[in-house]
Amino acid sequence: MFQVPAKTQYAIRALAHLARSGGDSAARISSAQNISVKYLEGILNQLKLSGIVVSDRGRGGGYRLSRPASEILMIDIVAAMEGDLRPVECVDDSTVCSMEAFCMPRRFWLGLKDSVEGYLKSVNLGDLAEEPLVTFCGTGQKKEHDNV
Amino acid sequence: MFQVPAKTQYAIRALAHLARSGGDSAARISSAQNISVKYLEGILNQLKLSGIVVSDRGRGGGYRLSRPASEILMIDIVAAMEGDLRPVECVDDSTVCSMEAFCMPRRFWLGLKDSVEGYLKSVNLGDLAEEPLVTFCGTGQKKEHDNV
DNA sequence: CCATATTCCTACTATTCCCATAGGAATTTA
DNA sequence: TAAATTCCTATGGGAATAGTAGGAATATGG
Ligand code: FES
Ligand code: FES
Repeated sequence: MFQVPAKTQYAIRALAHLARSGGDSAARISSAQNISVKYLEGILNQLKLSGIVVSDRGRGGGYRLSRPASEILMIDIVAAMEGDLRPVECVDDSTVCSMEAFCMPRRFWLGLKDSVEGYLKSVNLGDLAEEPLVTFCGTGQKKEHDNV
Repeated sequence: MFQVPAKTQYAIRALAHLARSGGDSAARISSAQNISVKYLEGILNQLKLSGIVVSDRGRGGGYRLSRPASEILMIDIVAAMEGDLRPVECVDDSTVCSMEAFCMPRRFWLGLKDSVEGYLKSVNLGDLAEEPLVTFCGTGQKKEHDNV
């Protein structure tokens, strides 16, 4: 139930890179973090639409965080990439059923959702960016470093 | 990152049914819970291999819980259907990388995993089975009841 | 002893989602 | 005006998910 998509992992690594570099182009993030350029472009665009990064087009342009890394919660990043957490349909779609408060399974899933959300709200991008990270962390590619 | 597969939802509903009925055949669970019989058979078999239910073959046979519902934790069910929780590869596969303690992203994912596991260990099947549940809960099918 | 109910096993299919790749248009600046 | 860059859209391969299908093995009740 709980595989984090590569896309989300890439987003986190790209943002950690931005947090430490203060801003960079897709091409440079791509080579520093070894993420496919074209794929990364789409990810950064998505992060931009969610207001997490801002971009400058044209020569000399690139991406920057829209606010301090400490103010970007991990849940913001996850939500930007995957939408709101929704373990099962009826948790956030009231048209699916009308049982709500009386349905035990729903309460169970809701509890799970709260638990995950609580954690994702308790960590921010600054927490990650301050520390060393392995370049390919989590994606099972190589084993090198990028400590800026 | 967090869609619960139909399979797992079916497993939970099937087990809640067993907890309340004290035992039943795949065919009857199927019609009570409106889950495809053949698909359900496979699910029940998987639950049997994990030791959550026991089965009797032949006429008059069927499935029963292997132990009291209160002793079956939700994490047991999830693990039976989906294997161990693993948000990212290197969380439980030490061959992926060697950074471990020093890698911040890894600590982050590990924390997420702990948070989810903690919750799934805090709820047991008895908690679910004691209360009303909507027949199609979570799967977005219909809106009926099954209060045994 | 045999018809029937049942689990158990294996193979197949359809659909959806994920992970990219590709090409180029639009924009900015040096 | 050339180069660097974001931005947009379309396509494809592969894996996972959800479900189907047929029948073998097994036990029971009559
Ligand atoms: S890549 Fe394995 S700990 Fe980060
Ligand atoms: S089916 Fe919606 S609350 Fe259970």
